[in-house]
Amino acid sequence: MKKITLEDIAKSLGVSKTLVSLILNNKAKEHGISPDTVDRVLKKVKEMNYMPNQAARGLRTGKTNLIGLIVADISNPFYARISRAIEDLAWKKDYHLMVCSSDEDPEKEAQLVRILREKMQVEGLIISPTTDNVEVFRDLKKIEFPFVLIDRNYPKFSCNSVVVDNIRSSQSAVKHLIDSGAKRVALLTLSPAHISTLSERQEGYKLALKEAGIPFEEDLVREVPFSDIKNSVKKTLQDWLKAKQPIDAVFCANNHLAVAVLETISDLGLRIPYDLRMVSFDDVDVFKFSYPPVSAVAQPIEDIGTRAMEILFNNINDRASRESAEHVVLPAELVIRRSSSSL
Amino acid sequence: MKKITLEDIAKSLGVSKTLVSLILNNKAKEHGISPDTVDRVLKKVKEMNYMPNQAARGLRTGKTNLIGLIVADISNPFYARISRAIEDLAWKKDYHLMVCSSDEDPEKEAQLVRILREKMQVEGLIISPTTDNVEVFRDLKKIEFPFVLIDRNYPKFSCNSVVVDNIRSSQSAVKHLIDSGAKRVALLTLSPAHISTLSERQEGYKLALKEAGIPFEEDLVREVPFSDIKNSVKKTLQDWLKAKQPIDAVFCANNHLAVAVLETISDLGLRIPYDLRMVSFDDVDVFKFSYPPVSAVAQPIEDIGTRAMEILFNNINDRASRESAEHVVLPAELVIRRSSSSL
DNA sequence: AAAGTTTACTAAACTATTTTAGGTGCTTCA
DNA sequence: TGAAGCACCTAAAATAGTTTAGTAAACTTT
Repeated sequence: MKKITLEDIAKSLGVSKTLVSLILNNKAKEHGISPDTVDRVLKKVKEMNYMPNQAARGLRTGKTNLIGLIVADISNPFYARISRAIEDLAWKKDYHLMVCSSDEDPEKEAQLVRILREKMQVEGLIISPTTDNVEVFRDLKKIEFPFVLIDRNYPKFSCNSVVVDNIRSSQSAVKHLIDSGAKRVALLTLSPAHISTLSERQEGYKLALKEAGIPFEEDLVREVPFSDIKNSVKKTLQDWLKAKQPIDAVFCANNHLAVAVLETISDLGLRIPYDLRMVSFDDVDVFKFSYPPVSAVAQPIEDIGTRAMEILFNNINDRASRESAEHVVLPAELVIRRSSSSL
Repeated sequence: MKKITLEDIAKSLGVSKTLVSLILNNKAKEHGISPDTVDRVLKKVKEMNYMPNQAARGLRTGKTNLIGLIVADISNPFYARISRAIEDLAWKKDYHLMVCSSDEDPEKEAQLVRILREKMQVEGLIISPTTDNVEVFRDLKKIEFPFVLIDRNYPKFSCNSVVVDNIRSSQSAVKHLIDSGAKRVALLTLSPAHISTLSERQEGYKLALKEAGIPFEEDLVREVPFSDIKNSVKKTLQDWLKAKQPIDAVFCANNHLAVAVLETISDLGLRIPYDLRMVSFDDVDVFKFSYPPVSAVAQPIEDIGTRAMEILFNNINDRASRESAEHVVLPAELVIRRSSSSL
């Protein structure tokens, strides 16, 4: 079962490789190839079930029709859904997707960027960047390599990015808690707070307090370490609840934190929303069926992928577009469920 | 920012491309290249940050270091987790993964197989096959192309496969429902029941009934269409519950069905497990925090990916191994939660 | 009827790597 | 002193496409 090549097609018709190649690349007209020949060649190609070898084509043209996607962990449903949206768009344009997980490790991320670009020769990258890797992206930008950051970006560095409006949607989530009667709203967030999403959500929290005329209290914000969410959340929550002035609501900066809150509250024999109201960022399936159902900020996940892909394609096809940077900020929607009801 | 090639390295050292290539491919010893030269070359390679072009290498050697993964939908957390396990193993061996979603469409699947094989020149495939595409895999087997089916396989066709013990674990799930007091256990499954997993789960259901001496009733098995799970489940459940002899337990053949049951029961104002006990196949996050927590058969997801990858690598590296077929059947674990408690 | 134009096609170069089949110059030994 | 052996290295082919720079033959024009 030898692989069929251009040459096989050409030989079996007694024509040159050039001819077949030109026809397959839709350059028949512009090279004055007779419609008759075009038909003959196309028929043969179909008959022999020929498919061009991407490696050979890529080698000659530099076009691999590959794009790379780097996320923290593809088994995280949030990224899995983004990946799917990107895959669909890519395949529509005959591009193929290579997905890699960085595990939030800047070094692994940098290595992945290099491997995808230099070894696999991807034509563009979509990346949900880790904490601290601006240099890598500065380099990419400098050599005008097409890429788009999603979900997170760097405050002091401008490049293509598609993110959600973390500030405003967090603000409205916290406002909603206050409106539903909460007097002391705490914020649970994660400790590498220089990830843009997290600091922005914190900012939204502060804005909502300010707007409501509630003074900000340092003690009501806690950054728990990524590595030990469960225990840290438990301890934090216990502290907050047995304080002189116990909290009556908590805003969780991501879904993992919210799940930990659910677990803790159930462990402590308390009830949401009666003993504590809560809203989470990131609407995952769990929240719809949890007890009680959890209010959450739902990100337009598929849109993130789609918009990123559009920008990337534009960058790939239009050199000039690489000089500027496109910043897309998508709105997120607050889905209200029982965890934040006004009792 | 021109790409650095072998030739650049060679020229900058005044040696031949051959030399550099041999050294980089660890063939220095066998070609009697002096250790001195090896050092000089390796140093330069590092200094110039050189990385071989995979397209050129693949073209010459036929080795692309690519493997393809075809699943129904990568945004499904089950497949996302498998994909992650595969990715990790692949990268460890310097292989790269190309993930595609078939949307359960046999034609799309066949096309993906072709594109991945002929165009992308992947060295092997891991596939969670759709309903009815045996011919595609028969062809692959015939030309001894390395591939492994996961999650599902075809009853009358033998090829590498890694699946879970659907029959036995379904049987024990249903047995558990009966043991906990259920008298009339129904089965909710999906309509293309010739997907091996589904028919096996149905078989397990029947075995459990038989074992308990409960006669099988056609009416207590319903295959709902994939396209309209929500409504169909609702209607079916209502039928079952208002029958002369209402059911008191249901075994769901997958997590989507179970989620639909949760929704319906909540819509109807009923309570699990008091009005209806349930167990699902496929343990997803939702079930841990749902109200009530749902008992489920947990598949060893990462193992599936890992084992498949091991078999695939073996096939890729050892031609002889392609003649036989390896069948791996992994055990699944029943996780008991409140949805099936004995009241 | 020579020159120019058009039509329909092709030979060969090129891409970056691996691999085959040597080649060079030194030492060793008869 | 000339052949053999050895240690080290290289030229060129090969891979499967695309692209450049044509060419041959037929047809048109003057």
